[in-house]
Amino acid sequence: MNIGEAAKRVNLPVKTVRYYAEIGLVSPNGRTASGYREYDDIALRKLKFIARSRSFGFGIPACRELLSLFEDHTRESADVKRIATERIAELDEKLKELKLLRDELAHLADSCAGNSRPDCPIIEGLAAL
Amino acid sequence: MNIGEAAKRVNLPVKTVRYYAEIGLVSPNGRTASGYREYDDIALRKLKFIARSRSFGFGIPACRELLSLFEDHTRESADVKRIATERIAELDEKLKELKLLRDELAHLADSCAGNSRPDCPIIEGLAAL
DNA sequence: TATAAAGCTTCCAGTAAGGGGAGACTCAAG
DNA sequence: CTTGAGTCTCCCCTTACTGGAAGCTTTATA
Repeated sequence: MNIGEAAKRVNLPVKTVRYYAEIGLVSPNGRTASGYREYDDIALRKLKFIARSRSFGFGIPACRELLSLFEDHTRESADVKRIATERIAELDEKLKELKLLRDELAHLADSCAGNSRPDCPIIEGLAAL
Repeated sequence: MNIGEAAKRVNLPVKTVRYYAEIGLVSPNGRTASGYREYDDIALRKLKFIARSRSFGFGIPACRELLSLFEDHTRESADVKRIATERIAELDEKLKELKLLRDELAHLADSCAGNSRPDCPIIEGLAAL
C-alpha cells in the first residue's frame, strides 16, 4: 500500500512515516516504478510498534533498540526489561521533579490574593534571591 | 559588570544571557566603548527573575509576560495569579499523563520475567493493536 | 479523452531554547 | 610585550518532527 494508507492505518502523519524512513527506523519494503513508497504488513507492524513505543515516551534511539529486539526472536526478555526499567526510572524522576515544582508554585499561588492590587507573593517568590 | 560576572551571579550560562539579550527578553543596560555588554543591578534582577521563572518551567512567552508584570508596579495580582494558575493546570495535566504512562509501563515490566528466554510481555504490549 | 483533484516525490526552512566552536578583538597581569 | 582569559559576532547543531513549494503520478469525473 502507499504511504497515505499506511499512515492512516497506524494513525501517524504521513510526514512522520516519511521521516522514519529517512532516518532508517522503518523503511518501506520497496518502491513502485514511479517512486512511491510501498508498505506491506510487516513494515506496517513495525510502524505500529514504533508508534506505540513513542507514545510511551521512548526516544528514537530507545525505539531503535526496542525494534531490533522486537524483530529478534532469539532476544532475551531481560534486555527488553532493562530498557523498560530505565524508562520507568526516568519517568519517576520526572514525576518527582514536576510534583515538587507544582507544589511550590501552588503554594505561591495560594498565598496570592488575585485581586486588583499590585502586591503579589508570586512575583516576590519569583524575584527572591 | 561584564556578561561573565552577571552570568555567574545569576547562575546562568553566558550563552543563555546573550540569548536573552538577543530575543529582547533582558537587555544589558548598555555597552562599553569596545562593545562589551554591561549589566547593572536592575538588569541583574531581571535576569534572576527570568532564571527563577524558567526554573519553574515557564516558557519564554510566559516569562516575558511575567517580567512585564514584575516591572509594572501598578499591576494587578490577579494577572499574575492567572498565569501561575495556568501553569499549575499544565503541570497537573502533564503529571496525570506521565503517571498513567509510568503505571502502564510498570505493569508491563512487572509481568516480564526478565530472564534469558525470548518471550516478553513488554514487547507484546508494545506490538498490540 | 481531457482535465482537475488528490496523492506522491524531493528539498528547504523552521520550531524551543539554547550549545558548540571558529576567528577576531579587548582587557588585565606579569 | 606577551600571554591568557574574557568577549564579540556568526554559523551550524540538537529532537522529532511540521509546513510549504515545485513538480510528478494516479484517480475520478465530465
